[in-house]
Amino acid sequence: MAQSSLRRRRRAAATQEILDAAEHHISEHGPAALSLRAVARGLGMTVQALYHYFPNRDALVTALVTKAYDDLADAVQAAVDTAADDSALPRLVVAAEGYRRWAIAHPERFQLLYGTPLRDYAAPAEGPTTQATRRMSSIFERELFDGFTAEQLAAADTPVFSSPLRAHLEQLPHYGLGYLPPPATALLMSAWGHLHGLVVLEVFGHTSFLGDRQAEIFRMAMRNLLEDIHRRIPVHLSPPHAADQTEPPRTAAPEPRPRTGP
Amino acid sequence: MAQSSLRRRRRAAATQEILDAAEHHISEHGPAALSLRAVARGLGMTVQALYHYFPNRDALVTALVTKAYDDLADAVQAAVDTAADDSALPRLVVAAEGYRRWAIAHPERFQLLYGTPLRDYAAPAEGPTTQATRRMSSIFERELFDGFTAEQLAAADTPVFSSPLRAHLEQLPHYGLGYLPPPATALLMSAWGHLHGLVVLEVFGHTSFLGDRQAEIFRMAMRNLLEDIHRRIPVHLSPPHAADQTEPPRTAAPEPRPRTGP
DNA sequence: TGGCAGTGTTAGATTTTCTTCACACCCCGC
DNA sequence: GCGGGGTGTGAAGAAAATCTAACACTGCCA
Repeated sequence: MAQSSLRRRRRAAATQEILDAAEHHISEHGPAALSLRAVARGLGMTVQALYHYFPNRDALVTALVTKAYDDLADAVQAAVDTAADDSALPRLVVAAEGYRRWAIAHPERFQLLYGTPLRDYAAPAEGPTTQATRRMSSIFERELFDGFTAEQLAAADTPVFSSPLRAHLEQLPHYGLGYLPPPATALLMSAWGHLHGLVVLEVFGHTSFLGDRQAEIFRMAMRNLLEDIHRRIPVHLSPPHAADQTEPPRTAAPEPRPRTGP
Repeated sequence: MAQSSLRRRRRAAATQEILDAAEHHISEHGPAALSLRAVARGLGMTVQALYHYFPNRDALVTALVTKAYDDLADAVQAAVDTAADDSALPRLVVAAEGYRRWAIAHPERFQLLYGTPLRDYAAPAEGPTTQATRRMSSIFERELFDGFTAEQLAAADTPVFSSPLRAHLEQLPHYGLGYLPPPATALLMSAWGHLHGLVVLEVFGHTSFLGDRQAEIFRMAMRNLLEDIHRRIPVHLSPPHAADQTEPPRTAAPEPRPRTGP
């Protein structure tokens, strides 16, 4: 069964080498320029050899996309992990900056994920790509809402939802901290859009006039985002009297968090 | 000079026809698939004829990009104009929804603007594209900050700026309502990112699991955005005592606004 | 009215891509 | 040690792209 003899290992190594070469090529010429021939050239091989590892171009692209999603999620996770005790910055901001940093460090791969879909390439609908996305989204979900109860989240101050929307959000599958009330789900989506939008604009060069200051603006936006969302979550439930309060309850104790791995 | 004889008119018509065909093709096969041959095929002409109108493919792309930026800005402007008196929805939300609606109505052209930059195509740095962007940005700027004085905006409640950032934002050219204090500029960028991010995620299919409800979530996010930003702007200046106030001062009178055209 | 510029066609040179087929080499397991 | 499958090369088919060159028709303008 596990016939991982030299042959098997060599194959794995070769596959890895091909993926590396493909990533390298993508990093230099963009995702749209990805072609099997180019990858083969970069490896000093002929095109046909690659067909022994990937049945066609789409399969290679799929592998690259999957890996990119995973790497991005890993980067966010790593950011949160390393700065676990640095309480100067809220962990959500740290996670967001991890997202941004990865995107800036790998702009072409980020394009591969969130740019124009590749010509004649349709991502496999329910593949492992969604898995990495869920992983990442549960990180943000946790850092955004940890310390609040479901009741508090359900009472978040948002415009009134239509009942179809409420129903729809209710029945979505939950991947993060168990159940997430509709208002919290909506706020999470809003936050993701905010975060993502700033990164996309920067990586795609639409805010280049801001130069280096983008990092600072991004941090400001994320701090405000966190503050604004927390401000919408009631501190106490029973008494509707909620005085405006700058600092929402932050869980100081590093409580055990749900496992995030696959 | 104005030798707009039949020849001139025919040329203009033909050029327009080419652009239309190109847009049509882009709308069906995406920006990446744009080729002179394809456009020519759509027109029932041969490729070479197009070279009499556009020196090369990039020139055609540039024209399309420019037009798309203009159309987007027009759509936002139109949205604001039509719903000028419908006070049910803040005008900023109306503008944002105009942005979103255009993007959804023309996803491929939106990709052309904000997706992966096209292969081997570099947008002309300081062309008319930036002009349309400025037009649009000044709309959002107005709807976001109209009714506040520069002093109020300068005192907006944001994390402390580093002096380089402050200096940088100070010296940026101002296109909208004259001078915009650094905190307001930063908030505007943040808002643009928020708006854009939600639209990008939706148009590129990353939030398809929300289905039709995205419109409602988007509206909620934009309402909150406006509220949150206004909450950061002090109502009165001299007395630091600022009670929390749900509704910031809104200019009821349709005051004359600065010209937004070229 | 005569020539020139604009507009279109046909031909062709050149490049790049994906993919399949047939053949050669060599490691691995039996 | 022997055979088969994994791994590579070479050749070739089929399609598409950009762009140049040479040539014909036609309306415009002097």
